[in-house]
Amino acid sequence: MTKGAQRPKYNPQEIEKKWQKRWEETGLYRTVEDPSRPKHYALTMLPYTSGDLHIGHWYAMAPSDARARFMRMNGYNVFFPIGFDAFGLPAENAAIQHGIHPKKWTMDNIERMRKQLRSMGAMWAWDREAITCLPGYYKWTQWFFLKFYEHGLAYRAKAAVDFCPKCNTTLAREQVWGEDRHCERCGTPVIKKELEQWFFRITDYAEELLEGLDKIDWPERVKTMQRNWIGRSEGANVVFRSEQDDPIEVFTTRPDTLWGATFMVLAPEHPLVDKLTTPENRQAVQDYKYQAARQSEIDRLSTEKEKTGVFIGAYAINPVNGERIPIWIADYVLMTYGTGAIMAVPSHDERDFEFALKYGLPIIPVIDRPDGLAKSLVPEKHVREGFTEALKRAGIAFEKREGSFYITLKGDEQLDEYVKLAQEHVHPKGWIEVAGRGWQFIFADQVLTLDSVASDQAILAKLQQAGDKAASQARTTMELLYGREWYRDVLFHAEYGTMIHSGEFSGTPGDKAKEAVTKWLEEKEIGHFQVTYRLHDWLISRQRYWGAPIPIIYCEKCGVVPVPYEDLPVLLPDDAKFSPTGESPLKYHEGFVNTTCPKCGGPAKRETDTMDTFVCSSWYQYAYISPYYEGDVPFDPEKGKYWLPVDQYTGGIEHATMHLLYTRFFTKVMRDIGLVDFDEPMLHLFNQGIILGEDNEKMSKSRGNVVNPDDYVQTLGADSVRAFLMFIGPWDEGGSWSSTGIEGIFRFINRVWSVVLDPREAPKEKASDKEIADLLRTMHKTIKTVTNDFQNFKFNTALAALMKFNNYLIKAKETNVYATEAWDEAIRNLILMLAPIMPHVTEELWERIGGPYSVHTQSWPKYDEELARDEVITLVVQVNGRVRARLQVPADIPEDEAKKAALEQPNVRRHIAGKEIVKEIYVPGRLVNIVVR
RNA sequence: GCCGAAGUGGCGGAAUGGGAUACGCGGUGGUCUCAAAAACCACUGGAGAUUUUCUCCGUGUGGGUUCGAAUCCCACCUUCGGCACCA
Repeated sequence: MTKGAQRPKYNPQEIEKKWQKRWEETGLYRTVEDPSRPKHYALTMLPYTSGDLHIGHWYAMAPSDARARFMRMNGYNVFFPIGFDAFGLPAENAAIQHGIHPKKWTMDNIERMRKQLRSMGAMWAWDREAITCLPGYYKWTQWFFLKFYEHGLAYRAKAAVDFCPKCNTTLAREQVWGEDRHCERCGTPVIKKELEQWFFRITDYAEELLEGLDKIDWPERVKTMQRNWIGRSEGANVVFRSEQDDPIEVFTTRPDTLWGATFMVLAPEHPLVDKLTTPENRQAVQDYKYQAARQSEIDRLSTEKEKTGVFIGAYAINPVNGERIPIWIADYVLMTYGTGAIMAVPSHDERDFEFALKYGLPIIPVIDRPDGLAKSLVPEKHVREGFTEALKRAGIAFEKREGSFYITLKGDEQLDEYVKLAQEHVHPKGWIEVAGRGWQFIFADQVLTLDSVASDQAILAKLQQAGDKAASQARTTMELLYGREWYRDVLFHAEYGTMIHSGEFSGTPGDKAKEAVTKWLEEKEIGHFQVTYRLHDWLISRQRYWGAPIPIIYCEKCGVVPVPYEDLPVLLPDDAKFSPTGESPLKYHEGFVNTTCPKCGGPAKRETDTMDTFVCSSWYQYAYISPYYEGDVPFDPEKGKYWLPVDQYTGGIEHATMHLLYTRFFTKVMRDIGLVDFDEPMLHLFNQGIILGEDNEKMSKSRGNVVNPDDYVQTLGADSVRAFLMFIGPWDEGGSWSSTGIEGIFRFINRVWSVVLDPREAPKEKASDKEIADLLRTMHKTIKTVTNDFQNFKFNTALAALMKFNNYLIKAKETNVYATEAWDEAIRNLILMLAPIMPHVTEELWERIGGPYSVHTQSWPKYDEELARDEVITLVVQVNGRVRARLQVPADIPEDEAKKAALEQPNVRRHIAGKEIVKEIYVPGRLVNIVVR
């Protein structure tokens, strides 16, 4: 082994500082619009100004920087900007708790984060940095609000917020604590308060947001989440009427089940509730409404808890069959979805089924079971002699235990035959029932079918008459049947199937039913086709100081008046007084609130709500193009034409629905008002996983497993931190930190350092052609692997391949290939391929081997398939799929020779001795499998 | 409850129909040293044998397809993530 005493040691602290300074001085990462080169806009989600760059930021940013560098080396003019999401609640809390102005707190944090970001050595376009809380930025956020308002996409409506009555403050969801939902500051139980708030009409774009997903290369996971979030469903709106003739519109996805609607449920907040409630039910309804309002939407929607509801005393008429049905209120019906009222079809909706069983409401099946299954339970005394034989003759499956027949029927034919057979054999004092399908109660003198509310009661009465004890206790026929374990699995289903018990529609097959009924509803003018989305309009009002003020003025004479464009920005006053309760200081800031009406010049008041920070981050990728732009649109259109849209976006999966949906919405609106000419903001998306602590748990202060990247940057260097984060595992799967693992990376860098720089005496002999070819082959294979891996964000295997290559070079260095042309090329390529991952040490090594500045402006190495090809391969020989021999053969060995060589192996011969060869399988370049019997 | 992803050595992981465990960590032994650290070298899934070679077992569990399965199919178990009565 060569001694390297005279060569310099790898000193990351020194070289990282040196090169960061040099890069800055030479403007290596300055952005230039260069139409002669293809562009690549690489974007990583902007950080919130929390104050410290933690390892999670590094995990998100370092690999995306490496990818951006890779694209740059591949000939792209890469734009890789950075900025800060700077408005938000924590800054305001700092002001309240420590008396620091939110602006100072935020800007100090940014200063610290900039330093930490620089230590990463990323190729950020600092010249395009954008900070969302600066007037030059939020001026345009406000401009967007005005444009949305102008186009009818911003509107004001009442909406309930969590509110602390003692602090007189709106609370965010994370400020409401505990089961009893109390205020985080003072512990007072939180109430709901209705406030006038501003909304963006994102639902106008619901359909397009859904369809656009097919056009973008995003992870399927994210697309699925967005589809579910938008939640499109097709159905019909149907108008029921109360007995007092009030129209009550419901939305249903199952108009084909209308005949089975046996009650209605309104959301407790439904406007008709108070009007329809009868005096004797008033108190119960009031109590129920109060407790529903106290719950959070999450609690209300929890599937854990048992369904509750209250009858309001009123009835409605089912428009399709004239049935009189009771009206209930229940918290499982939400005012915010559909029409806030449903028709309940307990026979084919699981929640309605549960609700009806609990409250004894009738359940009438109206859709046939698609699986054709029916069941019958018959006590022996209910039938006459010969029943058993008749069943056997008909080939009907049954079990007999404890004096009863348990019969399972499959298909129409068996059902018909059984009904006939039952009529013949039913005892004069008994009956035979069929559930699941048919729904018949066969008595000696008559057959009753469960096909209407009236028949439900008639059946019960008749059964009581026949002396059935359970029937006298049951409120509905279904309840009675549900009491018998045997029937449980056939009583309910929610599938499409042939309509039954539905008047003229009975017999309509399941695949036509929905459409046929909807058409009929339209003809009869009692309903119409309707698409409903789960997606709500976007509530953007925040009763906070630290956000972009909503540019609206309220004038007593002129009403709601938008701030004229030329008056933007509406500045946040610097001299705000922060109350300990968290109440927005804007409301009490006379200088801010009082203004004059832009229309009439009279006295007027400003809107004191600010905008949701998601508004700021919905257009930041455009702001980066030309931050704090001073033209008459938010960004320089010329530069935008060159850079937009974003080619590669990276960030956490937690933004799958909110941010990523909002920014898509913004882009579509921007297109409609002529700012951009494309539909989707980000063409490709990659979600990194989560970095866990050394103990495989989520990092948290309470667990004490938080990793501070600055510590490692100081000791092992940024290059080691970057490389280790990329080496942990597949980027999208996350991984856990390891303090010994990163030392392994540091050792690797040292080995690269020494293989490149340690001097060695010139070899005594000339390298052979074979040695050279071997080196070149290994090099080209490595380039191929690493290139593909970088393309696919597989940094972990790229690094593994580079380590392997380096191990190879360490050995090769001791041979005669050292100092050959091929050797120099291999060393150059090793440095080039490592450059995106560890930008500092590669720049240093590049300089030391005499490469021109900078390594980061060099071209990515190209590989040659021809040179990468193996000449000799290991042929695996299997007998019955088990490896019995391996042999070295020329890569292009003909099939018959390969088989012949395989059969000559002693161990192979042993395993096939005395057996018959049935088959020989040959996979070129890989294996021979001899199948024997 | 529903949807999605995953389960491979002591650990992080590699291999997506053909050699299981690449690469790294950790461990063991060695070289160097007065010694230690660092560095370097070798070995490192388990069991067995007639031990320089070979056999068997082994990718969450059970079955299946195939000449051949970590990989494909079916059922189940576990973990993680997301969503939450959406009519």
